[in-house]
Amino acid sequence: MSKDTAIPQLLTVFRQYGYEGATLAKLSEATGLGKASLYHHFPKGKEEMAASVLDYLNQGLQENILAPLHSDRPPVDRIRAMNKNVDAFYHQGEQACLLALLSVGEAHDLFQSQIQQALDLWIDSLSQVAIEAGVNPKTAHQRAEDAVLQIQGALVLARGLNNTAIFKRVLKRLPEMLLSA
Amino acid sequence: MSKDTAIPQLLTVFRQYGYEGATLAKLSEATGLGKASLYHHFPKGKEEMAASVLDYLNQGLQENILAPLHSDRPPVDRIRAMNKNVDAFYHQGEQACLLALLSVGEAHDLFQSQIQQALDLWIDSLSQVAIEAGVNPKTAHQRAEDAVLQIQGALVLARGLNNTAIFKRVLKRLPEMLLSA
DNA sequence: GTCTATACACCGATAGAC
DNA sequence: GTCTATCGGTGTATAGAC
Repeated sequence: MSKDTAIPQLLTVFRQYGYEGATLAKLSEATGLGKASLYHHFPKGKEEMAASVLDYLNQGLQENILAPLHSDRPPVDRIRAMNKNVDAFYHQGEQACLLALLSVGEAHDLFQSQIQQALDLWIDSLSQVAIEAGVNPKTAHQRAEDAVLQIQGALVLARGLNNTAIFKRVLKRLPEMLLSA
Repeated sequence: MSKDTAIPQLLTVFRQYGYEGATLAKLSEATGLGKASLYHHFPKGKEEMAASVLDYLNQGLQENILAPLHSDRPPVDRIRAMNKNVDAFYHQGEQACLLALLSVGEAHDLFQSQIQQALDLWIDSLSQVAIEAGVNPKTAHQRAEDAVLQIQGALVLARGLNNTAIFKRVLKRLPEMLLSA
């Protein structure tokens, strides 16, 4: 069990329990590493684990979400490609967004800049696609904010209503919502 | 300091720190009551405090959000009346939604039915207004889900981006979004 | 009904053997 | 690099005086 293989498993714990709820016992069990071993890989402890998970997440955002948006295919295809990966990443709406969870409580102060940066990147990339599809820049930016907003809202409602249908509906209408004239 | 006056202050702690992050020390400080006094009012401890806060919240939902929706004024005025109270309740987007926070981790298992019930009530009331405005029932229900979804998403983004402008924009367009032909 | 004092488990974190 | 054992601190929860 190396550091790189541990991080995805740390992620699953953080996004199920949040920052305060993700205890070292849970993190240890999920990774199969003892607490002391976790401290070998992450000397600053839980805070460093969460920061590393956020870095890993940011990398996944770049590769699976943003890269498809910057391809040379038609705008609608790029949004669809993103959708496919978003759907997979959030497990069809069953899994929460770590960026939202780490905006709460003590974690908010620790990770706000990382979170803001990730959200801004996502919004800017979406906005760029809409602009290339002929939407005027100001409208494009608002639509891009709206797209991320609706994904986040859908994840909240999916958990609160115990029903992922809303998440699927949101993804389905994203291309039209972002690109329509 | 009675039980009823303590609950609003417990609410502020829970919705700032979440369930696991809301420690008895914080709850004690916020209410001005010692831990033992909190246990006098809430014998089952933190879980009962959160449940009572949820009940209080549900009552506020009924009085400040749902009641205006069921008035005999024109539909657009009812939505506007709701907006005004939603804006105040979430402090113009600065404060998180407890229903969303308690959908995470251990709290999810404890409070899911209360949360689902509150969200369903809100959605149904919004849907009813749209139906009375002439929107067909199926569309009305989807728009009502969308309205709550966008409020929740806006709250997530407001914290993540440290910017409440999005929340204000969402509220502003709600009447049109819900009621347009 | 509120307090001080305390019980006991678990928290994050570390020491040190291997 | 992983483990067992343990530290000090804090978590939830209680006892009992006032």
